[in-house]
Amino acid sequence: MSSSKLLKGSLATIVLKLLEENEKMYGYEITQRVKEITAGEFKITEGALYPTLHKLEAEGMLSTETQKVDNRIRKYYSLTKEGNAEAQTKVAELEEFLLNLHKLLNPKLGMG
Amino acid sequence: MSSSKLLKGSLATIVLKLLEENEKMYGYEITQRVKEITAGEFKITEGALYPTLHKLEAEGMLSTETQKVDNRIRKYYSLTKEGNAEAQTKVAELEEFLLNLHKLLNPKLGMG
DNA sequence: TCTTATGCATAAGAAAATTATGTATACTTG
DNA sequence: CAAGTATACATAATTTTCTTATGCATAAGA
Repeated sequence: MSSSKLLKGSLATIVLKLLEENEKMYGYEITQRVKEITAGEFKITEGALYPTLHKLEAEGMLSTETQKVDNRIRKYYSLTKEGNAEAQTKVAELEEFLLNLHKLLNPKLGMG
Repeated sequence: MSSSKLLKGSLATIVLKLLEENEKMYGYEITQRVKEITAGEFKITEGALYPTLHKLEAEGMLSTETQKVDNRIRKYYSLTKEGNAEAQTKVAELEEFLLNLHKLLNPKLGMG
């Protein structure tokens, strides 16, 4: 995420969520999808993404499958059963975190 | 922030925002206020907070003033003029970031 | 031919936490 | 009265997670 080196720690959750929605994506595709959804504001760097994917795979959250398309290799990632559960958990955690952050940024509401 | 080592990078913004609301706070007070607002879910550690406060002070965003209360020293921080502007900027950036994160986590809305 | 796009990967360094200490005073509880 | 908890600051070692810089390789466009 290069946009402004803002929040760290959300990349793995973002990846898991995208794979929950799409059941099969390759690295480059993930970077483009995120860029697209955020109107160019999040730019996931390869230096951040690939280590994250490898780590999730090593933890058993993702399985891989390579395909050769147009003479270029694509490494597709999908959620394992465990990865699916992890996605649920991580997304829920992140959403709760966002809620709390919101409370901190908007103290008027709820305080009076 | 120890709750679940979630998002990093938001602590400085949280501090700036609190000081925007309160015009004068000391470190321990900040940790308690955050715990209070988030119902105990964010626990700001001293190891994260004090270096952040020192850095913001070194950057000219905060000014300090020490008081001795009950024989214990309190170091009060307030926003400088520059810090006030920085608070505006940082909070706006964080809110935009949260909006984008929300888009990633809730793809149904806005897509169709 | 040179740049941009597609596609993977790793290494060096920086940033920002966590965890573990350390100092000191005050209050509570057994 | 000793021990633990709360208040209040601070720093050092370590870990996590990025950014930035490389490297390789193919394809498309200027």
